[in-house]
Amino acid sequence: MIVKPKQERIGLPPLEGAEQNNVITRFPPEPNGYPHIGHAKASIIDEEYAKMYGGKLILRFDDTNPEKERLEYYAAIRVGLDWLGVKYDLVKNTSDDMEIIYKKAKELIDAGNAYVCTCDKEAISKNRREMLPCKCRAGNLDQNNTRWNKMFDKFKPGEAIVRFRGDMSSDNTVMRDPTLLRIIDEPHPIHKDKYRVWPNYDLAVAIEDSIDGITHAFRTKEYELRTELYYALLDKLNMRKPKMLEFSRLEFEGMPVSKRVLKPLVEEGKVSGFDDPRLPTLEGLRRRGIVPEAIRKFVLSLGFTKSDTMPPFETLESFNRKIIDPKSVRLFIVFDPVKLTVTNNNLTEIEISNHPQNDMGKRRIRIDGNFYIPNNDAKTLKIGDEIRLLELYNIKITKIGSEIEGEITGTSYKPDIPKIQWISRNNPVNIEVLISDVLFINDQFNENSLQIKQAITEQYYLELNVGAEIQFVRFGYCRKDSANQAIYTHK
RNA sequence: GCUCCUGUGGUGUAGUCCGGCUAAGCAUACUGCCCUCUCAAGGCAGUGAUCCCGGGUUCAAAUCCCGGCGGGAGCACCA
Repeated sequence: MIVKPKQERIGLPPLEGAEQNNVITRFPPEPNGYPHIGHAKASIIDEEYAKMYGGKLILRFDDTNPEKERLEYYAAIRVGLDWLGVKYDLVKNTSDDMEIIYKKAKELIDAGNAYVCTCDKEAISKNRREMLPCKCRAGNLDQNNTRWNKMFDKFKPGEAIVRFRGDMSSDNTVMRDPTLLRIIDEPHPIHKDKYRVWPNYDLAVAIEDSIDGITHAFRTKEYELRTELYYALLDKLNMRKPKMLEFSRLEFEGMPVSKRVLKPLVEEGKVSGFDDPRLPTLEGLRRRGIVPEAIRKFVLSLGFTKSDTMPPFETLESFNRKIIDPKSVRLFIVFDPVKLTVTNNNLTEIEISNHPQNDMGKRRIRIDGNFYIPNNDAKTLKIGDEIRLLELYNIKITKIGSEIEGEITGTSYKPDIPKIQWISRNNPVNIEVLISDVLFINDQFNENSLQIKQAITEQYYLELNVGAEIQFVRFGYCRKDSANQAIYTHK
């Protein structure tokens, strides 16, 4: 008798039909925009599965629509993957296989599995709705071949398309003689004017996946209905069929990923660019201080499911916090500074550790008894209160007003009194802190999605590299974005 | 409208294929305690799910069957 191994699974579920050392996956982005969290999920899943079975990952640019694609995006996607740490074994472009695709298209036409349709868009769409064939569908092979050839020169864009001979009465509307190839005269970012008949997604993916040796192909759920077409095409072409699986797309509440939404925001200046820290683009997340390891852990924690969910950004933050905490320098920051004078100060310098547990060096701060403390803390103080200036000494408040005075009562740590961070008044560094909030609330642009707060911090800030993660004590984690700007990562 | 997919605590998931070992594990969020010169991290504990609903099969159902209901997606010469 076989005992069922029923136990907690770690990582992604096993792949159906996967053999060790014989798995090939692919990540097929269209180079039509900057990579975002959705690309991260897809590429990480693709890579993890390849890794899990000792297989390979192919990065394939699905560049079959010259109207939308641009050279800079090919590069941006590779930069994004590099940053994420997704390693691929091969890079290729679908557009490099145009001759193969033409050959396959011709094969479909010759076998009567595809035909050239010259009906106008409205008629086609009407026929689809009404499940009716058009007269082009009945055309003989000669007609189709003549028209096919004319697509390369005589026809204008929109005048003729190649359609799959599917099933006009299928419940699955995708199967009602879908478009396979169309004419686009826009120059291609790589091939310029070399081609003008371009395959659409369904044809390109099916052929490419098959010839690339892909064993397991993954895509997001909204393509689900196209899987029937995918297999039908490969069937008619007598080509090897990869296993196609779908997963739910990843998006955060209030942080849309679609170019349709994001592009206008950039153009109208509502966000600073595609690297705005409020955006779920990889560049945005990076600037915000989210690290790649956190994204990977987060993506894997979501599992491989088809349920429609909006995972909370907080979960990503939690993974991130655990990763950056051990490497974040601790610094003091003061918002809304109030002057505090310690009348009997006797120190000229203090040395403070940059991290409570790990050895990240120490910094020296000059002291002269004149400080700034946060107004938030200052306004709670009363004469006679005892507080501790963190890492320094304890003081008793002797005067309250627009400025505060106090005197030292001791230097030993007292657990029960309030502890407040401070900045020495002799050399403060002015910075602004960018704090992101969700971009959209109930589909409305959140005009307050970016808060810019003025603050002062320590001289040591200037010594840190751009990109450094800092934990401003009692405030939160921030990433140094420039000499005078930090971006709030999370609490 | 039609078709497909989906439905486990506030949230994200594991378990569902092959019914019992789990009246449901983990993470996140929240609460409390410990630790700590931070409101962080770490340690411990706790709150929180009749596994969408209703039937059925069975000694036994989150898991199988039937019927509802909720949510999402597709219906492009975009991917």
